[in-house]
Amino acid sequence: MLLSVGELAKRCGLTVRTLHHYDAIGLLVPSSRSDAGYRLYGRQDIERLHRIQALRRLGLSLADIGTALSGSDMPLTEVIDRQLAQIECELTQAQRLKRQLIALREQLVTGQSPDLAHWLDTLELMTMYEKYFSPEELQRFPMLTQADSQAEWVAMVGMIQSLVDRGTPPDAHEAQILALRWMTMLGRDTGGNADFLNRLDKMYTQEPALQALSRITPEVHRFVRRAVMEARMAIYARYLTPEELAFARAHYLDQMDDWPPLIAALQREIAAGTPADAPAAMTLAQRWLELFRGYAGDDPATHRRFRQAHENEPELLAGSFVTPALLDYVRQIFQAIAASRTPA
Amino acid sequence: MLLSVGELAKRCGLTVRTLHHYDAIGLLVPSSRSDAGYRLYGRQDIERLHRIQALRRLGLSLADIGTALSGSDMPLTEVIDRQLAQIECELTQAQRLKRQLIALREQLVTGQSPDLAHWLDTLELMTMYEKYFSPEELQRFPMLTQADSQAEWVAMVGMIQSLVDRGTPPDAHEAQILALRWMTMLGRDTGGNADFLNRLDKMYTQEPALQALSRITPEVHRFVRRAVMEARMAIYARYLTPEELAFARAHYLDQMDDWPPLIAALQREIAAGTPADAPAAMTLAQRWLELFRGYAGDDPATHRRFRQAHENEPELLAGSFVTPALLDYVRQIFQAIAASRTPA
DNA sequence: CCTTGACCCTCACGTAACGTCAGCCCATAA
DNA sequence: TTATGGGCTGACGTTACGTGAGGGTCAAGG
Repeated sequence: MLLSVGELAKRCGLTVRTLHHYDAIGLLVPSSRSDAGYRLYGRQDIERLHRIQALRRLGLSLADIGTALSGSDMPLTEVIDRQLAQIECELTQAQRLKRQLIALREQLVTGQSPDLAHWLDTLELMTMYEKYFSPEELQRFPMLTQADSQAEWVAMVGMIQSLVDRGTPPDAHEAQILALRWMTMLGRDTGGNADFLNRLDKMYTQEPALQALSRITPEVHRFVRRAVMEARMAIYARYLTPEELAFARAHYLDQMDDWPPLIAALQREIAAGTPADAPAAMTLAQRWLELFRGYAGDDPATHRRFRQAHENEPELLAGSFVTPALLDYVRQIFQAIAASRTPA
Repeated sequence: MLLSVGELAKRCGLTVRTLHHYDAIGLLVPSSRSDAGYRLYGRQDIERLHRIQALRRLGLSLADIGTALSGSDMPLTEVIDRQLAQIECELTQAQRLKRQLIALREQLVTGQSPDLAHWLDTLELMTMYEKYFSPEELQRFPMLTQADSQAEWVAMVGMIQSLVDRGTPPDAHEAQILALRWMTMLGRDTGGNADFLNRLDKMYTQEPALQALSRITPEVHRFVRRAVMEARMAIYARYLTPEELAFARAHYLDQMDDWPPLIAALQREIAAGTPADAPAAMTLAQRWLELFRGYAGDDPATHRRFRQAHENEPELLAGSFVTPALLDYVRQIFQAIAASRTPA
């Protein structure tokens, strides 16, 4: 019942070289040799090889198999759990990759971006997005996965750029219209999630290459900001005194970038079910007031006029990520603050 | 805008060594060097690196990335499809592994087989089964995945072995009972699929190690065969003449192993919806008759008595993988044969 | 001017699990 | 006797880097 390497290899579906290797590293040393030096494998050897193969199929390394079979009492559950964790990780990776590959092939097949360069750009974009957003988030992110949304953004950026090129001022009517559409698209494609918006911003500031890829230059970005401001100011103009309007216009941009983080924080509290009289909520409301005063000043009469404007002009919230529900929550907090002050 | 290796590495989340490597293999050669020989990466280099990273995330090898970026018009769809096929393969592999690991951990946790040796045996069994059965088939295979079924088989084999050890004759009543239970369990655990049974047989003959692992020695196997025969003969005895019974007993075992392949073939035809008058079906029926005549002889009167026995004793089909539906199909074929003969 | 610490350079070996020769030995059958 | 089909050892190749060794470079501080 002694087998030569070739015979054993054939019976076990391995190559001779593999058995040589196992011999060399001491994992499976044939128990005897012929006079001519041929390896001869006995029953024990074959049994050991079967176990080796079994453990190999679990993905264990040859070294691990060696220690496992050397009788060392390594806890089996640990080995299994380790392998399981490993495989779990590989599985999610592979699934991510598969989704991505399918999306890319989709792009190729639908005839979008037939040239290598543009295709690579898209790919690059995707990998960047993956650095900042989780797979689940990306799945709800139409900008990348859906070619039409992507095309829409390309067109939008192109239009803004052409406005900039032609020297159109940000307070031109068409600029305001476009900028508001920009913000609305942002709201739509982020699902109204201000946190997404923040991370998008972070990504754009941290990845210079992104600007080249998306054609969203800082210039374009600034233009949109200003045009959005002008659009809102045009509405406020119908409610404020010229002095108030001038003050607002002078300070609106200063803290414009501070709103999204605040809104995101409020969205988190709402999602968490934080009551309006919780300290965390109150702190946020304080911040809200602070930002508001930044361009509205401190006069309660002015504040009333701003409120009036917001009550009559829902368009002021277009693309601001502020929903009526969120406004309501903020109002509740202010009431809670007032209530807590009165008795004191 | 020139970056050193360290800076570029930090910005892209790579190691310096990796960039050195890319330089060495010509994948990303910095466009310039400082006087001291420091690598200096320019805008173009950074762009190229981004693309390299993007393609890497798709799982492409560095060599493939090199050719892809060298402007050679390698069809992109082909690359993607290749990667997709690859990942698909890996995915199924990983899923198989995961299932297996979970099953093994289950075994460990439920306290079954606390010792390494037995655990390895189980593992070995699993890998062997995997060589002969597809993953889907194994999922419907309780013998391995369910510890209770496995224990049942161990007990069963033990009981048969003890009968053999005690020298119990195969026609002993207890032997017949056990053997029939054996066959019934086989039918249950293979889902009544005769093809499974065939492959099990093939596996047991081709894998000597399996006999040691399962304790199903050829001796045990032969004993079960004979005991099953004796059980059936005991029933036939009530219907046949002593001469007929003696003839049947003398020849029954000869072709006992030829029935499962035939039954499997019939099951396939039934599943395929082959009509009873198809040539393929007729050939199988001829084979059926041939096997039947092997132990029943050629006398129509004897055949009638066999039929009588089968009509009155459904137990004759216990563990035979022959269902009433299959019998009905065979009967239809015989009618078709008779019909095709009469007009001729 | 010298040192210190952070970078940078090249060279070269190591990794895991074998594949693939090369050069030579052994066995068996025509 | 020789052709053919194993088998033996030794050694290099594969992938995508990690990890030093041994030695320059640069900016800042003493």
